[in-house]
Amino acid sequence: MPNSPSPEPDETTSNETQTVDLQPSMTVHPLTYSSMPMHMYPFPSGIVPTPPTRNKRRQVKNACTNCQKACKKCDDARPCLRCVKYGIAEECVDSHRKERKKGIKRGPYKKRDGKPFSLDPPYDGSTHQSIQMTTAISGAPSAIPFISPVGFPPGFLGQYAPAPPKPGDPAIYYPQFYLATPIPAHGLPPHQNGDGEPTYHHPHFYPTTFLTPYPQPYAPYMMPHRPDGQVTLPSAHLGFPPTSTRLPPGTGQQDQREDRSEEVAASQ
DNA sequence: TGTATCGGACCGTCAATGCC
DNA sequence: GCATTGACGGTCCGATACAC
Ligand SMILES: [Zn+2]
Ligand SMILES: [Zn+2]
Repeated sequence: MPNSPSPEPDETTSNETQTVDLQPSMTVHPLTYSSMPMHMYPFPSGIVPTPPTRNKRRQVKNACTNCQKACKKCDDARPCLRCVKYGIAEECVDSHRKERKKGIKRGPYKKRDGKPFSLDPPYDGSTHQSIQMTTAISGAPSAIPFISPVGFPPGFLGQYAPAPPKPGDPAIYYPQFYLATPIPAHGLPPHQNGDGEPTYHHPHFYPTTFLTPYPQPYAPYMMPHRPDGQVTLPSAHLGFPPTSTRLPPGTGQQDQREDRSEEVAASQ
């Protein structure tokens, strides 16, 4: 199975170099990179009858070892949501990434400019999405509302985030996420050890943070927020149900199910 | 019924390749 | 130098096995 956690302590991961240091000062999570959808295919179900377009699944850059082993969804924060949930936050560390092989010869590339498009170009999210977005916005009442009236971002369906904005389409422009005031959940202040690093002795306390990715009409949605300022990225659940009564961690929820429920809750 | 495991589809990155 | 291709290494969905 390819998912076995890489045991070799390869520190020289070239690409992300996500060293295990916990980014002590994190005010705004680099959502732009790992949390913002790179290419999301809006899925206006019902209005686009033909190609079963689907939103792309967003992945974290580097799952923690626990999630990796379990083949489960991780998030960019450390400890990740799943580890917190299971009360193993202290074991939540980034897995090591192998360095990409170099010097691999490739065959000749197929013609680049010969014919850019056939009549029916292969589906390409970046080209199609504008169309679908437009359709979703302007036209289709039956579609999954791209602009959700209930306070969640449109297309906010689990990890399938809405498509990236098209220039000139301000209504669906997703700017940089920015943090709003952290909510002192349960009035518990973040624990900090000597290094200023947060410790999580009680997995069930992490405050949430409202993010307001939508400067305008959209209501903010919630993101789990860690005492150290890290946030659980909207990745999977681009937020939580605003009134999410999170079940106490360690109760051993089936994370899959729970994740789903969050998403479901979020999507309605 | 709840939880763990894991096969494999899907995704994101980035070196190789091609064009200017 | 920049754009594009496409393979690699990764994430995590969802089916299924297992435990209680
Ligand atoms: Zn994780
Ligand atoms: Zn973790």
